[in-house]
Amino acid sequence: MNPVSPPPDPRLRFEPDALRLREFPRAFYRGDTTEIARALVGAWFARRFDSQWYGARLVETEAYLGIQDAAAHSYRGRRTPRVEPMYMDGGHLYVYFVYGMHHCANIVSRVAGIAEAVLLRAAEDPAAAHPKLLSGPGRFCAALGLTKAFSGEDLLDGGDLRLFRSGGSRPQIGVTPRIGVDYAGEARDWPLRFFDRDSAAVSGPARLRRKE
DNA sequence: CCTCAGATATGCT
DNA sequence: GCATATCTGAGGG
Repeated sequence: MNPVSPPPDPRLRFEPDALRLREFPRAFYRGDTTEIARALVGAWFARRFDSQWYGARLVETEAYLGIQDAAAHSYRGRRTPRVEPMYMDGGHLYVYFVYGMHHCANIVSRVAGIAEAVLLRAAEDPAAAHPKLLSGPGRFCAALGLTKAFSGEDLLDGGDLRLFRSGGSRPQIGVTPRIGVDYAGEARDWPLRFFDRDSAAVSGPARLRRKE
């Protein structure tokens, strides 16, 4: 399945059971992609490795709206081996390699055949003690040891990857255009980036960490 | 805050 | 073959 994936950073060790976290049901992932991106801020992403759990609390996400979105890999219905997981049912993972050295992880949304997804841009370690550890999509994947080997994995099949609803109160959400999509024409300005305004782990320049 | 190099899988011609 | 990319770290102002 994922024979040679790097291990997660030990600082991410946590106990999902102790926190009484509950998983999102399949129906959640099949909903509106933009709403899902917003709802995932505050959720916990978790990976089991060597029978231990490692996790992070998401603090920054972006919605990618498929066929109509020039910033999405599935723009105009593009369907290649790399992008194939985006066409899966909601609740799968899409991981790709970019800029010759980084991986980025997305949660696939909507139903099979509709290729939309939510990019996981930043998160906090369980103790919120290392704000740079998962600050940015490349760092997020590096800290959790996520590579292309995980692309296409189901988050709801009882395997090593899971996503849990946040237990506590709703974070205060900020909204801005997405980062790194200047090539995408008018889609460049769509307000599809969501982040926790109170988190130190949000990526990007400060002006993009306070907006409204 | 901004600019730029780095390294290469991927997709298109 | 060739241009590009859902990024990051270093260096300058």
